[in-house]
Amino acid sequence: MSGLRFDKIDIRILQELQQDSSLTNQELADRVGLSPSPCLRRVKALEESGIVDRQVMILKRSELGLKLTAYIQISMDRHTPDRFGVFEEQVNSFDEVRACNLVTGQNCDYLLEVVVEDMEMYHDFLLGKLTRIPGVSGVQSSFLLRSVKENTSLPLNHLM
Amino acid sequence: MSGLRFDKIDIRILQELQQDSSLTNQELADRVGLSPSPCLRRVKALEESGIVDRQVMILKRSELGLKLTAYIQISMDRHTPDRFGVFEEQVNSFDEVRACNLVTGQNCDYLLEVVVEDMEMYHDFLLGKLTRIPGVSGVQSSFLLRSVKENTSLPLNHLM
DNA sequence: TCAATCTAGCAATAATATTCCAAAATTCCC
DNA sequence: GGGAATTTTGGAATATTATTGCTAGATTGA
Repeated sequence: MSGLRFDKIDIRILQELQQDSSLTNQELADRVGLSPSPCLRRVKALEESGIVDRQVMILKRSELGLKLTAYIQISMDRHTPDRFGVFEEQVNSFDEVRACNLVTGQNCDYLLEVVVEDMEMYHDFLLGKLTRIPGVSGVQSSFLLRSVKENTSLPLNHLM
Repeated sequence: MSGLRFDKIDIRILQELQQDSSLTNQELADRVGLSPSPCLRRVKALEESGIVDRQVMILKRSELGLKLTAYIQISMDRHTPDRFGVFEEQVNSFDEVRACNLVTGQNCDYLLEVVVEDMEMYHDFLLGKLTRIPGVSGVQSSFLLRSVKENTSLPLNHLM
């Protein structure tokens, strides 16, 4: 937040686009109560400001036959730069891994979210890929039963 | 995956749009080796097929002053529909919560991802909102140190 | 209150998406 | 393996949407 200031309309625009970036400029302008040209100018200015990372299409797991989502806690044997470096490089190359985060806490070092077709594929992933990485000493899996909330939006209330 | 079949070009299109949905149809067509009109027809057909959930703009946490991401394991005192119903309704109303998933495992019932400005705000969230929900008996937080991989794309290799 | 600065909205222009149709490619059946 | 039916492609015409320039209006600061 490098000295940038957003007014209420900017925040409305960001909220709308966080929910649906396929909105036409016309439609967006209507929703935020502006005419198309100033609306587009604001969108461009927001993009210029560097707060936008990217714009993506989100697909439905279930429709693609990806029936198993796993959350994995991973512990490393040693906390050396080399161990971490190799692990992170490998994890980045696995398409099944949707998220990998280094976290605080005594239980584990990394939290992963992994998406696969079924338990058999998960088994293959664990034994064939994840536990093959040197230094991985502890692996604990939880499986998704039901998704309660899945939101790519960030809260913006604090900007007001 | 209701009997739908995708060929290599469809999958290329989906991979591109999962990475960047702001691509112009012209640019997308170039990347997948098609001329604009059949390319657009395929995109529309893919949307019609129901595998697309939505299209979103992803913002940068750091640029918005959201410096703290927490991963929370939550246990409920009793596993009754009422307990779960109330909890999920509340969680859905909290903007700080980006993800909430009911999972298997002995450690906890729900996994949450929460984004806030700083530790003080996190404290307020925990005490003022989360632990106020009836039935929440165990709360264990881990904090993001470094994001290694953050990917909204789903793997599509299995479709080939 | 007044002047300077910024923002909105209209209209013209440019870029892009969309549709139609004939040609090419593919698939399926014998 | 050959031929007909079906599907898919690519180019051109059209429609939609984004983009820009300019003037009027609003807001801010002294």
